[in-house]
Amino acid sequence: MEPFKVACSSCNLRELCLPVGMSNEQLERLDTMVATRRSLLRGDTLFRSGDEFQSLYAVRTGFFKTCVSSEDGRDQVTGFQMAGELIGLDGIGTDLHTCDAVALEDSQVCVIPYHQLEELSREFSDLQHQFHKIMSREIVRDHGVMLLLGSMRAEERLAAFLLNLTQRLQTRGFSPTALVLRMTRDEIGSYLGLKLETVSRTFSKFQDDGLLEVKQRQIRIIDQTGLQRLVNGANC
Amino acid sequence: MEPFKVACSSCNLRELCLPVGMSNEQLERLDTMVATRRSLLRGDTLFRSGDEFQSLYAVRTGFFKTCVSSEDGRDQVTGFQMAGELIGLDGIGTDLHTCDAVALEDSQVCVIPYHQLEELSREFSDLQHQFHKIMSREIVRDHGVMLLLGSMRAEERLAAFLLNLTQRLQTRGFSPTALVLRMTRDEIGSYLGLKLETVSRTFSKFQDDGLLEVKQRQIRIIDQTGLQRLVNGANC
DNA sequence: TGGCGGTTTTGACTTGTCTCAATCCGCAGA
DNA sequence: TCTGCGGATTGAGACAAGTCAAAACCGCCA
Repeated sequence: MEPFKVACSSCNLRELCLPVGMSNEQLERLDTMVATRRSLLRGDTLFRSGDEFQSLYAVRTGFFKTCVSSEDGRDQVTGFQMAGELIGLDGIGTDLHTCDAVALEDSQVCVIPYHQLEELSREFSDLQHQFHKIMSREIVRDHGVMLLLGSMRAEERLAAFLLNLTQRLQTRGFSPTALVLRMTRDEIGSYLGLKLETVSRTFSKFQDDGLLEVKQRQIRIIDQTGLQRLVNGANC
Repeated sequence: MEPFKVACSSCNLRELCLPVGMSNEQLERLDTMVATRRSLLRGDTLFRSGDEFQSLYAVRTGFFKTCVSSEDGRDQVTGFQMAGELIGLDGIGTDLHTCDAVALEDSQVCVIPYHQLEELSREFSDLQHQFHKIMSREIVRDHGVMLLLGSMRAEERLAAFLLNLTQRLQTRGFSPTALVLRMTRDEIGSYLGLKLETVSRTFSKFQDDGLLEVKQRQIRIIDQTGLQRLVNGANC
């Protein structure tokens, strides 16, 4: 945990992150709140289930996964987070984190002390509303995952996953057709409710069908429309 | 939509609902905000995906389901809500509802105008914090459903579902062993990512195994510990 | 350079859940 | 009381995904 001079006001993610639509005055106040950054190496844990909840974290660089596990060792990846996305919302309800957050590559996060966020958002309705929006979108996202897990077949799940990833990468200025997966087949499988072998087989099938080019974790999307058609249940 | 005199301050659900831990002064202010109630008959829709978002709804009496559907007609029940629970959080993110909310029996909800809630929660930090807790718990609940959908087998899913239902009914003062399902096998199946036939078969199996007594929608839990063992992956 | 560990791919076989279809049940209306 | 209807149950067979096992691939460190 190394302290760092940070500033939301000069952050190139401010249009994706918490400060969306804030005035200069408000940004300056945010800067005093978000005073530290934290760096993590690949594999490091940002927090664990059971840890005391103190802060939210905004991903500045890098890539994370969050996962919950039940008493009997069952394990489920609940999401992958990239730059501009908020981690830790699960902790507000009970003052304890209920999932693990793990860096999948070397990463940096901005530390947002939750108590101060509540305070500041009583002062600035824009901040308050933006924060509520972020929580609400997280709920809507989760509903989307439930739809995927509850009603899609393996190919549809993987196609939806890839389209979602590329779309988020695209809004961050990356290519919509080439991506490097930061997670293992097993982690993808856990997220999608599939076994790693099924994920691997499905990648191979997509390659055979001319939808993708797969070289281990390097993926090139060849036929985006084809993937979209799959998600929309084309071959049912 | 019939206006009604309501009062959080005298509501017997106030220890479950939004006003948890609020002072008398605060409760009075809440009362001015939550000014109307709305009654629905079984099958009525509280709101639909695409409807403009204006208010949250607290279930006063009755039982609801929420469900999302994709463009291609896929359909997923995302939750069942009972007295004291909040519906409509999905709408904050985009100012449009993203799911349908349907009454599964004759019901009443309290209408909470969202704009006023934001205003009041800038004034009362207790209210603000309580509201954040509710959203956070919704996220945590959704993660639990993902775990269920992503990693459990049919029997485990149904057992987990029944235990969750009875536990919530119990905190509302109902018997922990006898319950009447308000939803069809199809709706349970949608929620659990199973076909209705599988749900029905699993009910029958539980009955054969002496875990439940099933008479259509009347359920009696005979061996709660057995169900719990199932959820914890006993026979894997 | 070579070998090691972790990850991924692929194959053969098993199994849990789905699909399709028939029947049954309980309730409401004639 | 009979009839019709939506929902629930049950059975038989099909199929998607899981399991187990072997081999290939990759990057890394000695």
